Amino acid sequence: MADALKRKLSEFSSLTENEWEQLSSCFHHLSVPRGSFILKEGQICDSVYFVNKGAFRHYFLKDGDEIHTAFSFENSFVANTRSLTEQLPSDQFIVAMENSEVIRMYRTDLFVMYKSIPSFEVIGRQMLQSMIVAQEARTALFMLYTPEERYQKLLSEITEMLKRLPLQQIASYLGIARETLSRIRNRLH
Amino acid sequence: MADALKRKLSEFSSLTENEWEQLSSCFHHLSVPRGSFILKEGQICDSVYFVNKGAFRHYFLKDGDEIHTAFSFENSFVANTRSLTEQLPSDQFIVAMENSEVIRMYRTDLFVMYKSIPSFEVIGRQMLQSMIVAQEARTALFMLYTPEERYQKLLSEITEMLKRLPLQQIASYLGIARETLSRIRNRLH
DNA sequence: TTTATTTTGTGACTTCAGTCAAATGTTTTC
DNA sequence: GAAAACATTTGACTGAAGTCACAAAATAAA
Repeated sequence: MADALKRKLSEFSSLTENEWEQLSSCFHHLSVPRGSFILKEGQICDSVYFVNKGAFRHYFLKDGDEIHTAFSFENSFVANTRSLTEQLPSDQFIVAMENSEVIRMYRTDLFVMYKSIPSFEVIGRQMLQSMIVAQEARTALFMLYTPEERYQKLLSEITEMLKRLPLQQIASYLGIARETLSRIRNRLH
Repeated sequence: MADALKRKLSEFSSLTENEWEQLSSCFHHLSVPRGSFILKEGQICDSVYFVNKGAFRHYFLKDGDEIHTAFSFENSFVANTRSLTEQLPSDQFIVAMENSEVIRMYRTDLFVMYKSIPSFEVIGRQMLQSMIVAQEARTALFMLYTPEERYQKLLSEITEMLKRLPLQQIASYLGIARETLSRIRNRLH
């Protein structure tokens, strides 16, 4: 049922069968139809989700435009870190791009589990570490590279993602105008 | 001796006197003269530092130029997350901008302490959470704002920092040419 | 102080990406 | 299928920031 999640967690650190039992008692399986929101601007994020199937996009609205900050596909976690951990209203939206299946864990349960399962806290800490590394890399992308270089980096790293996303969303994720991305694509024939 | 650090940690979560004793047995007080490196490109980061006095700048070299990614002043922690946690060669330099006093904790001790002091792992996790939030905000700065807007944001947030830093370093931190920052400053008279 | 070195400011020019507008192409929906 | 809605491409134009070169100012060193 939650095999993929179990596999994912064990990439970070191992859990005993017992610990896993305890943990999975907090899981809620959920269908999220295309177009429905897991989180909206202004709401407070109260859960972490694991994507079993489908995809999500994270964006904020700036002058009516959707500026994408992340995309989450199968086998990844979905939440807004700032809203989740500081319990502040989210500045972003998270919406299902496809009909999706997720496993939900409430924030309150999450913290209870951290307390009662030490190796789960280790997993949590390691996941946070890798999130920092990823986010630093993303900042560096903007600091060091031109729009064209950013697109090429993205191309080389996550080809799958590009196939599932409309150009418009990729452009906003790279911080460039859609017209510009269209031209970049032409240049690289 | 390590009062400031104690205060800093207790902002996140409390430690008993006993736990604090145990923790502080891993501290190494260190003087770092202006210009000496805590970490160089290619080295593997093996410690976290707490800044008691002084300041550090983090940068990478791109085509011979120093591109600054962070500045660390009193009461903050210094490390390269990626190199520290994944034990990979650092892509950045960390150097003392002033004669500084730090408290060093070795990575190996850090992880031992995480294991033996659960509330210290809670502190560690919370610090990581706030690092993610900060880093996401920094990415958003580049995605959403023009160079001038970035400078104004920085102005409004960290005035102290700007006074201690040469324009050149601020410019590279904001991802703009130093000439441009000079002109921005003029525009805002 | 004078000299040397580094840092900051200015001017002239270029370039790359943004904007606006319109055309073409592609999906949805009925 | 046709029509509508949406996405992408293309062209013409604009503008903001980068680059280069050099002057001025500030700082450090002699």
